[in-house]
Amino acid sequence: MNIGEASGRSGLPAKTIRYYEDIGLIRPDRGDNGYRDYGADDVHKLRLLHRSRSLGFSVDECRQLLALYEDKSRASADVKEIATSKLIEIDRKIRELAELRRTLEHLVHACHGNDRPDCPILEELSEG
Amino acid sequence: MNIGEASGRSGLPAKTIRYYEDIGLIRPDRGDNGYRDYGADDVHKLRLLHRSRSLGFSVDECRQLLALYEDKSRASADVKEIATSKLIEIDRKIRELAELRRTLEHLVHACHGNDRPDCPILEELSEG
DNA sequence: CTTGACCTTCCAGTAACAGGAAGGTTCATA
DNA sequence: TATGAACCTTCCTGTTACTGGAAGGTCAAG
Repeated sequence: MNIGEASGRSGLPAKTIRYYEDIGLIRPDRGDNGYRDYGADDVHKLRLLHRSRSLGFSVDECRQLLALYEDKSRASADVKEIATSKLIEIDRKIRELAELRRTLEHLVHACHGNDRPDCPILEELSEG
Repeated sequence: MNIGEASGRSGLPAKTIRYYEDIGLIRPDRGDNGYRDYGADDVHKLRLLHRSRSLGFSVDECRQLLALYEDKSRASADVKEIATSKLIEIDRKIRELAELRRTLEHLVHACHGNDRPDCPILEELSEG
């Protein structure tokens, strides 16, 4: 498929997809006309990139995640180590998002429009 | 407190804190010596920034989150609207992280070192 | 055979920092 | 009191991860 369709399926702008190729994250085939040609597997990688980038992983971390996905043999110890550290970081992010959610929910529901300085969420934030 | 302590308490590098001041996210006092002087409230804002940035929110989105935190009156409809849309996005991020986690866990545990092409996670990824 | 929607490369600009120089401040210690 | 380490300041440049736009080739439809 062409880059436009790969873009539509992965959610990434075509510009970004070309950039990811520039920095060596993906290597699509080329047709006789010079057009990039993406397969289903490429789209999966692009989706993984899209998702993990939007969740606060750096491009370099995404490169590691991609390596995990690509490494069919998953045997070496360092691969496992990377995966494990990523799992820990994901768990941390989930916890932080949950906390952020709780904070925001308080801001919306618990303090409904009045100015009382004893608003529970503000006190909670003041502890940290 | 000085920027060094604010950095230590918030987790943000001093460089980044100064940058956030440049773009108008925080406005610390200044001492007679010209040093920035941060209060407890500033540290809370910095922490909010640190956290939400690392979770994939843009600086502009962080500015909105900060506005929610700063708006003591939380009365206007648009403030509620912003908060609600942020809540939805947070929920989406949590779901995506959970899915990423599941994927990674499969890669680590379910496909332990062999090359069989029927690895469950690869098939799962191929559906999308 | 042209028009519009694709695609290509290349170059410049932006966002969100990070590094480092050059210099002022503070504080413990000799 | 001085000297050195560890702070702080501004300013300027560099990096990362894109984003926009120009100039031009390709393709499918009318």
